[in-house]
Amino acid sequence: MPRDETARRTDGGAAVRRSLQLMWGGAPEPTRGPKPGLSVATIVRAAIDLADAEGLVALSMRRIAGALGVGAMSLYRYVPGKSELVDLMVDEVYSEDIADAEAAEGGWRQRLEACGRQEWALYLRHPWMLQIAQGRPMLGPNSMRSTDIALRAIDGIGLSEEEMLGAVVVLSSFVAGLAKTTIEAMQAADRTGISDEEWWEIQSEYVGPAVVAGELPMLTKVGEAGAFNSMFDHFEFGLQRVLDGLEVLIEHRRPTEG
Amino acid sequence: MPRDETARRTDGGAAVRRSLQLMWGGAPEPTRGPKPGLSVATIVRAAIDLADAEGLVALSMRRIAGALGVGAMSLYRYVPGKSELVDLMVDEVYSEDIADAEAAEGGWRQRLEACGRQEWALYLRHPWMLQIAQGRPMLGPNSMRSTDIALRAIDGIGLSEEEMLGAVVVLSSFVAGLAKTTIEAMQAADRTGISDEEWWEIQSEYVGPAVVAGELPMLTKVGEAGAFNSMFDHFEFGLQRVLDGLEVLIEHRRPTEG
DNA sequence: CTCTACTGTGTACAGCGTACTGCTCGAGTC
DNA sequence: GACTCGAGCAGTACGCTGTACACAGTAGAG
Repeated sequence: MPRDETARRTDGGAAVRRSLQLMWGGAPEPTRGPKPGLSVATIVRAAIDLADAEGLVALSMRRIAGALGVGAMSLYRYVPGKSELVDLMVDEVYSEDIADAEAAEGGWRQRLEACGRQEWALYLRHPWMLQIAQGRPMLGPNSMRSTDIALRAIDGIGLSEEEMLGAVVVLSSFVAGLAKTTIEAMQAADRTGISDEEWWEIQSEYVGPAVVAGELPMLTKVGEAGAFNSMFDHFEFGLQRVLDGLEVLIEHRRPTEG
Repeated sequence: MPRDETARRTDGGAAVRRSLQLMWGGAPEPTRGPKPGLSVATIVRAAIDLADAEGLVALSMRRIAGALGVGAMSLYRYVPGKSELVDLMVDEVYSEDIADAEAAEGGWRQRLEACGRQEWALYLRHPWMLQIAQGRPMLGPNSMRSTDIALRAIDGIGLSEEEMLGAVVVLSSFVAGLAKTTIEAMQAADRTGISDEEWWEIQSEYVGPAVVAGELPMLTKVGEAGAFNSMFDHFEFGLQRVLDGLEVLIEHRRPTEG
């Protein structure tokens, strides 16, 4: 991707426009020439399947084209480049849960909690989502709808627009942040072929001296209590803490403003 | 990196051992042969500087070697591979704030808040930290010390070991998650050469119809209130909400156990 | 001195994204 | 029906990547 950056810097937003056009479906379809054998949707689907199955590192234009039985360059008839394709993949993935999210019921906490859980499940289904260095927040229809639904959950309970947005941001930041480390830890075993037991054994070989020297008192204490290997669910714990934190604000607002 | 995955899968943890050895300083220094002109620390420093200045995409072994005035392959005399070098970079970065973190004073909330702020500043200083797909949680001395300090902030206030770990995890997950999107948004303007105003103008060109159709009621409402362009600090807001959430738990524990 | 462990480098390979070129197909126009 | 020309598709090539491998030069150990 040598020319990627310079190209992007000089094209004055043309690539951005093309991306948005593809996501929002504003592309005029041609009348002349042979019928296209592929479609943007087919390519995006194949790319998602490949990324799900083999990870982001395996996602190359040649591999995608191979899975579709065409040459690598054929993809460029449908998509401007790989980075735009990734934008499309991301927005497509967000569409998966929209129906469920729309159907959520209950109070603000219950509905926001459902949003958090859905986002969490989404990341577990598509781990590559967290590895992509998006570089820019390309807002497609599905990701925007998803955000809209989350905002709807906490509308009308006394929060300002800024606070509502902040609430959604803090929740999804937590979910994304935890998902990233969790998924990386899960994938570690597969990639290295080292089990968790072997892993900690090797680690302790080197960490040991520092522990003995008393330089890591809390990690030692927490480790000896078995907190690293327990079934404690960090997602559930954190989710409730974040919601508790929002509840404090909401309860504080209610009597004065709402 | 064609052989990266397979190599990792077959070496049975040798690469992991080498990484740990480098981080924890357990490598025996050789006596024979010419004195090494470089050192691991020099290489790591150069790599961090390069990544800070030009981003992760520019971080190639050839570029690092060039900055040090040596051939690309010379680096492999000090470091097993690029991924191990990145591990070292990460741990080195964690060392920057340890002195300050050790010095923090006050109650649990004040000290934990300081940890969150430091991590936030760290990500802003080294944006590439969030783009690396670590693949496995390589625990170096500095990252472990950093975690230890954070745990110390909430020790002895009635939380179980698991809850203490959970508290640190939820805070740093939030910080990392928000930092990732924030940094990406900041870098977007540089990379694309499109200002925020132009950006929203282009976006609204396509999003507009959906807004008019009433499909995004909340985003419309929030946008019209100016919440997207305001000076509202999502980090400060979220930080307080997370700490509030933890406080709820701690206050609830105190009378019964602490 | 020789031996040998060690540093540093050049070359080579497989793979990447994609610019460019050319071939072939087929609907629109006459 | 013939011609035109936009459009789909593929091949080649370029510059980039990480790094395996072979080899040259150096300096402490014996």
